[in-house]
This record gives sequence, structure tokens and C-alpha cells, in this order.
Amino acid sequence: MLDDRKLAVLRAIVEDYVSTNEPVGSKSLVDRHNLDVSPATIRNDMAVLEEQGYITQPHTSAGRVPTDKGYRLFVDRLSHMKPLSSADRRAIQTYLAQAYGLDDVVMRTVRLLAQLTRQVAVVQYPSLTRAVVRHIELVRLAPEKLLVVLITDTGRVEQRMVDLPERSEDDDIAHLRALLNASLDGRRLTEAVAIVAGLTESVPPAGRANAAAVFSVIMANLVERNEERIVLGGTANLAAPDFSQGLREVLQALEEQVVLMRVLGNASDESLLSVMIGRENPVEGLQTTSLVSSGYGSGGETLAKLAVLGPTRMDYPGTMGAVSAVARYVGEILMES
Amino acid sequence: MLDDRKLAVLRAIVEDYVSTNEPVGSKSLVDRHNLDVSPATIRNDMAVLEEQGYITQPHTSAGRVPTDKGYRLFVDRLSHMKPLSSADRRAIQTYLAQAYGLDDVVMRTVRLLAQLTRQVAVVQYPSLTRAVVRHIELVRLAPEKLLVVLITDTGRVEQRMVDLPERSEDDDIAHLRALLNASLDGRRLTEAVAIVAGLTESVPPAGRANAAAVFSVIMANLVERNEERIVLGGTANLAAPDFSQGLREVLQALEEQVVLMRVLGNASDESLLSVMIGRENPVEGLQTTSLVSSGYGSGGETLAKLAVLGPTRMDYPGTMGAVSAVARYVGEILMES
DNA sequence: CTTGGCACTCGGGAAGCGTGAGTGCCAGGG
DNA sequence: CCCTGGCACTCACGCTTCCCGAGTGCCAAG
Repeated sequence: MLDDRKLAVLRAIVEDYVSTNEPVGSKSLVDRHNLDVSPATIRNDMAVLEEQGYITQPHTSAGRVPTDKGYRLFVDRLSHMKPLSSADRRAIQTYLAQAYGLDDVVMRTVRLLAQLTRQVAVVQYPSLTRAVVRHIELVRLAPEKLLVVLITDTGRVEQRMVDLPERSEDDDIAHLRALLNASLDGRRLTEAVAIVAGLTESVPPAGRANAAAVFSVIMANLVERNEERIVLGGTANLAAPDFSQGLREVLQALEEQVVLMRVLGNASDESLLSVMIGRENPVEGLQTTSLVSSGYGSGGETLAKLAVLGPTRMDYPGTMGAVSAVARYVGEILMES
Repeated sequence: MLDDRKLAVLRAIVEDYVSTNEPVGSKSLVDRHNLDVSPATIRNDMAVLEEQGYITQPHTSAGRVPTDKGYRLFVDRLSHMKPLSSADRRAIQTYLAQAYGLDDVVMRTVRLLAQLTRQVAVVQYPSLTRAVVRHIELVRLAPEKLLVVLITDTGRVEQRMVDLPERSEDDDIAHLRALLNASLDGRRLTEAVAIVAGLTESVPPAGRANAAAVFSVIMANLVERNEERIVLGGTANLAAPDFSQGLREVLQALEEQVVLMRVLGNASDESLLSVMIGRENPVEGLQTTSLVSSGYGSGGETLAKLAVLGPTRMDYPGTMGAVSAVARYVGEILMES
């Protein structure tokens, strides 16, 4: 249905439009790429491409512009991820290697992505659901006030204050601590919820009220905290005149962490690099943008996702290369630490 | 030098310009405000005001626009903070009261400020410097890996992983924990630094290497962490056509937390409400904006600052009212918890 | 000091014009 | 059947021109 040349034409149109930001016409196409046919031929091809919905003209007698569908085809079949220069790679590695602590890793990752792509970077904190409990610490701050600290193997630390229903002694707390650690150490958070739920019975009736309070906090922390945090960077790149259009909507969508989470969730299954183009995005405010996302994680597991958001008219091969490289290196760093 | 009527004229100009976003002329001034003099008189006054640098005309034969100096006078002498409606107050209180934990308080505060003022909200996390150490917990994750958790009376929890130079036993760590808590509990963080520095000697030589590692991490956390975190909200309000001008610069400046910190630091001394107008701002990218800031804190102490950033052409009385009210309520919430 | 009158200025919108890039279609040639 | 050159057609965009009206400064009189 679309012969090789028509595909080549589409590819050329996307490339030119991305680099010039102006509708591209038949003549300039033949000039810039060495398709050895005449402009007229190209025009015929373009007519077909337009009929099929891959390109469109902003107004009669202007050049053509790719549609979302056009970009989609381009991404799927006409382009390959462009690997980063080795200089870039080294820079990424050393910059990430200097990170100290999970927060720092995430922050550096965001900066890297934003800088490499000159677009908006989105990084999700590693998810807890696959993480494993490494330690639980209870700190008695006052007879009726307790601090619960939960540490996972991903280096994440969650803490929460608990008001106890009854006065407590150091010994009670020590017992509770021992019980919790014995039961939970090395377990996945998902399993841990079930375990904690069944734990109340192993507590002597005397301390049961306090224990229940602690348990419920722990469970809340484990489950509810699945709504993870997201970090943004490079927002300033939105101001590039590229898409002043809909800027407000985009900024608004970006501020809604919940919305962003959902989008990322929809985006790619697991660790594959995935691209969401324009109207493919379920969030209205983001339908003028494209999102290149990838999972990342340590070992074989995908802990969370990161992404780059830019105008539909974006350098897909380059962005994909950057996202994929950064995802890989972050994974490595996480594994080491 | 400036009689009452001239001041009234300046006030009127500011008010009109803020609400219409168009240069204001002599005629419309007399119409909208009931100054019972003729336009010609106003023109004379305006000429004087312009000569003194309080207003300016974008081009000949356009109305006048306030200068930074004009806004400054307006804020200092011509306007009063406009208190919030009691409905707004109640809304703030209930919304903040639902907050759970420091993070949540800060997040809600940011949202409130952004929504109330329809501008960009900036909230600094409560500073540690005045806080008091409540507890230090050491968690032994592995023979050579330790987690240090520092808890302050403001409910803040700082944690950090430490790689120990030597293998450790549970007992060693317990001793260290006891020592630290005995020395630091109830001390201000600022004092604590000095104390920890002198603590190495009280450790038996055997464990000294490990202790030193822990101490240095604690000190680093206390001192260095003075560079606090900042949370932003309402960035989408920047897209309001008001000041598309310099948007990029503003976004850029906002992303640089360090820069923002410095600005907030310069801004107000202590808990007073303070306003920084246009070029008064040391950061170049923010010289088209004004910043209304206030300290907030629990008890008598100022723990940190919060602010609202908007175009120079902003509703100062309203913004000041909102900032001041939110600051007060956040303080109260912090005190309770 | 205020006021009405008056001439002047000039930004900005409306209208008109020309240009050129780009198109679709067609008829002829490999 | 597909490619090609030719040709007439279409518009967005940039340019000028023009006009209008809001707003000004100045001045002389009250």
C-alpha cells in the first residue's frame, strides 16, 4: 500500500519538519535528501500520504506536516534509536556515579535527561511494591509517641509518627521491634502487608492496642505509598517558542502528580522503551506533546519509570537514545548501591 | 514634595493598571475614581510623578504605567494588606488541619498559596538550624553498613547511609547510640555540631574509626543541610498572558533551588511580611517579577519562609493578605503537631 | 492652582498589494 | 503504468499605507 519511496518521503518529511519547524514542500524535499526523482513525483506521493492520514497541510498551498499517525509510523518503522556519543555516555556515568543516596540519584537523573534532550524530564521514584523490607525500626519518642522507620533494599526510607493509644515502656517496644523484624525482614512489601495483618494475634493481649496502632500505620505506609512521588526537571524548556501553544495546559497537567503517574502507568509495559504521541495521550492537556518513556530498575526488575516530554515535533531517535541510555545507567547505579 | 492628591493619583494608577493591564490615562482615572478635579489637573500631577520616577509611559501618547519605584511607594505607604474573607480563612484552616506529617503540611501550603493568589507559590521546608535534636537512631543494616536517622522536634527526619571503615557489632552500635543521645538530646542543631566534633575522644580507641565516620556524617547532615529544600506550586499560572515576557528566564530561575534559597534569604528578615519588587530582586531572571514573602514557624520562632511570586503588576494588598494568613495558619498547625 | 481648549503624537488595527512557495492537474514520454 | 515537466491557481505572509482615537503637553484664562 505504501511503497518504499513513499515511506522514504514520509521519513524525510518528519526529519525536515523536526529540524526546521516549517511545513515542508516537495521541492525542498528533493533538494535536501537525494531522492532521485522529480518534485512532481514527490507531490503525487505526498497526495497519497495525505489521503492515508500520515501528513496534512496547515493550509492550502503550504508544505506538509506530519500527523500523529505519521509520527507513529516514523517511530515504529522508519527510524532507529540514535545511540549517544561516547562522550555523552561517559559524562552520564561519571555524573551519576557521584550521586549519594536515592534522592540524589533521582535528582541527577532528572537533570541529565532534561539537559541531554533539552526537554522536560520526568522521573518516578523507584516503586516500593517490588522492594524488599530490610529493616524496621521503632523509636520511642515519648510514652505515647512512636516513630516508625521502614527501610527497603532500594535504599528508600519511609518514616511516620504514631500516637499510641496507651502508654508504653521501652521493653514493649523492643519486643514489638523484634517481632516485626523477625516476620518481615527479607519479605516483599506486597507480602508484608498480609503478614502484618495476621500478626496481631502473636502479641500478648496487654500490648495489643499499641501494636495494632503500629501495624495499621505500617500497612498504610506500604499500600497507600504506592502512589509514588515524581520529580520534574527542565520545565524551562517548555518556554522554547516551539509550543507556546497549550503551554498552560501542559504545565497544569505536569503539576498533577496523580495524572502524571497514570500516564506513566499507561505508557510502557515494563522495561521497554515506549513512545506516546500526541492524541494517544489520555490526558487532554498533553495531547500536543509526545512522551518517550522507559522503565528502569536494578537487576532484572523494573522499579519505576522515567520519561521525557516534548512537543510532538520532537527528535524521536535522539530522545529515545537518551532515555534508553539514562534508564540503563540509572539501573546500574541502583544495583551497585 | 508629593501632596496628598498626587499620592491618591499614584494609588489610583496602580490599582487601575493592576486590574486592567493597560496603561491608564488621565481621563479614565477621573472617571473611575471620584477625584473631583479635571483631567488636566491630573495630567499635571502625572507629569510630576513621572519626573520623580514613579510612573512612566510605554510610548508617547499612551497612558502611564507604574515603575518599580511606584509600586514600592504604593506598597509602603498607599495600601494596606487586604484581609482574606472569613470563608477563605475557614477553608485554609480546615484544609491545613487535614494534613498528616510535615511533607503533607508543606504540600498543602503550596497548593493553598497558589490557588488563593493564582500565582506561583514557594515554600521552604522548616529550617533545621533552630530545631532541637529529639533522637538519634543508628540502625545496623550490615556489619559495615549503618543507617543514621536524626529526628528533630519539628517532626523532621533526616536519614543517611554510612559505610563503616571497620566491621561492627551490635554492641558497638548500641554504645554509640547511647553516647549520641545522651550528648545531643534536647540540644539545638547548631550547638550539636560543636558537641559532636568534641565527642570522638569519649570513644574507646577500638571503635574510634567507625565512630568518626558516623560523626562526620551527622555533622555533614546538620550543617550542609542548611541548604533546605523548596517546594513550588502553581507554575501553570505563569502561562497567564500577563507576563509571557521573560517566562523562560523565570522558569529557569525557579528551577535553581539554590538561587531561590538565596532570594528568600535576602528577602525578609525574620517573620515580617516583606515585598521585593522587580529590579530589587538580585536574580536577573526574576527582575520582571515581585515576591511577597513571609517567615513562618511554630511558637515564637521563625523556622522558614514562604512566598508568592508574580508579575510586578500584581494585586499587592490581596497577595500580602493571603501570604500573611497562610503563614500564620501554617505556624499554628506546626505548633500543634 | 485649576481648568478648558487646542494642536500634536503615535501605537495599533484595517485595508490593500505583491510575492513566492507550494499545490493539483494534465499531457507526453520512457 | 509510472515518471516528468509545464502550467495555472491559491493563499499565507510581509510590506506599506492610512486612519482613528486615546492620550499628551502647553497655554491662557478663571
